[in-house]
Amino acid sequence: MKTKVLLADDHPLIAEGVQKTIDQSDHYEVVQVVENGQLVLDYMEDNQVDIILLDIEMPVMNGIECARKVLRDHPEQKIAILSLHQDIYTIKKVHESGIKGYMLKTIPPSELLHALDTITRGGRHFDAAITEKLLDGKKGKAETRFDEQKGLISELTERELEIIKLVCQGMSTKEIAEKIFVSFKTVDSHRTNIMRKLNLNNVVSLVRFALENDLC
Amino acid sequence: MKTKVLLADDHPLIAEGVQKTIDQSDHYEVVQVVENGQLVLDYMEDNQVDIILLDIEMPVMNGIECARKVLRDHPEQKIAILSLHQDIYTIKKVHESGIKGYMLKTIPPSELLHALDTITRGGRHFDAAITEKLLDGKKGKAETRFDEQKGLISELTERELEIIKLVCQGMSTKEIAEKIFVSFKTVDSHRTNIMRKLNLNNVVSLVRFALENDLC
DNA sequence: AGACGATTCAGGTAATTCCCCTATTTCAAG
DNA sequence: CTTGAAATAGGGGAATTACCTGAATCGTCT
Repeated sequence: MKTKVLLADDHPLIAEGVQKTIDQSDHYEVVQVVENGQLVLDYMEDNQVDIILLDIEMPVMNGIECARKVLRDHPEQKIAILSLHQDIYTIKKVHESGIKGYMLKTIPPSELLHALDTITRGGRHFDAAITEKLLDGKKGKAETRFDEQKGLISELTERELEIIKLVCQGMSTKEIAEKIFVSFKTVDSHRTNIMRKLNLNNVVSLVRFALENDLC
Repeated sequence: MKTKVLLADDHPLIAEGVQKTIDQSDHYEVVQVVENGQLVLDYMEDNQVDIILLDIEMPVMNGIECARKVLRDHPEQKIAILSLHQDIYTIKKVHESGIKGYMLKTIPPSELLHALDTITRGGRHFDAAITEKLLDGKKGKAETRFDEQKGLISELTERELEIIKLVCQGMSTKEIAEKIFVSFKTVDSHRTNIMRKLNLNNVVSLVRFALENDLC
């Protein structure tokens, strides 16, 4: 009796590779491959599997939304993400949705199988690259030269980082000024300087930059 | 020919348990057990091993300092930490010292062996509890008004969703208008309608709403 | 003492956002 | 055929953003 895996990925080539890896193992078998999150929900209505392996980017319904819905009906369902995304914002969303694993598609087959072992046993598994990313996102001064964005961030002053946080909360320049007890013009200057340092030209870019680099 | 492991731990009881686990495996053997970091350096002067497994808290010289010194003379040496510490500050220091793995002593034997596999192969392995810790250290989002938000989203038309995507990419109203071949005023109207439907009043809120609800 | 960076503030301007209104066309559903 | 939703487009105006130049203050480092 093998452990049943439901695989959801809209890229046939990748899905096939993953399926082959799993089917060749001793303890796992792919019982179904689907192309989007909605089909996972459909399948789960009439069937049950030991673990669901989800891609994030899929048409109709993405992996994270799908996981949330599955977990609402089956809170104990083991679900893992197998994706290419490795931005912090996505990782956080995955973590918050109660998913027990996050593997990148660059994972070696043997390690994928071991991750499945860990998760079916009730554990969690995160790709080392994810942890690496989280560590780099924090204010480490070591490897800044290799990443251009990291270099830009190091240009920012404490006050500027503070302003960025408040901007990301949706506050206007005036609101920020009142909040930190300085004049409108001071906050305005800070914003201009931030934009120049980060080579950005509107708030949206700033917010996305901040979210992706864990500045808020 | 088994893969050679050097084990450094000043607690004999723990060291013995780890040694037994490793020696019972097919591919690994502990060639030496030492009680502190200085003894690791001494051993490495005259010998070589495939991987060094270090405790952090040790007398004379701790694991992190030891790892730094070993890596100075042998930059390619595989080193992993096996510790009870899981505070973020320690984790960061370990990461910055170039160590390729961090496992907690609560790790199941099979997983420890697999971590050794990963690291000897040139990869990295971090305990899931470490990643969890890093994620929890960040501001957790409360997913409260989730269904309420879903209701608001269902009010949006296809065109409006399209506009949101483009806004989230940092495009201005004018740029969006040119991109989808409609007038500035049309896009402006859409934006106003979006804001009204979602009870928002600036782009930042819109972008955050969109990111949190997978609208882009 | 001087240099420098960080923070503060101001005047001014162009561009953009936000939001109120009206109005037309199209298209699908009742 | 009528109704209504959706997409289109415009006028107008208040608010905000983006960015420029210039300048005063304060602490730190040399």
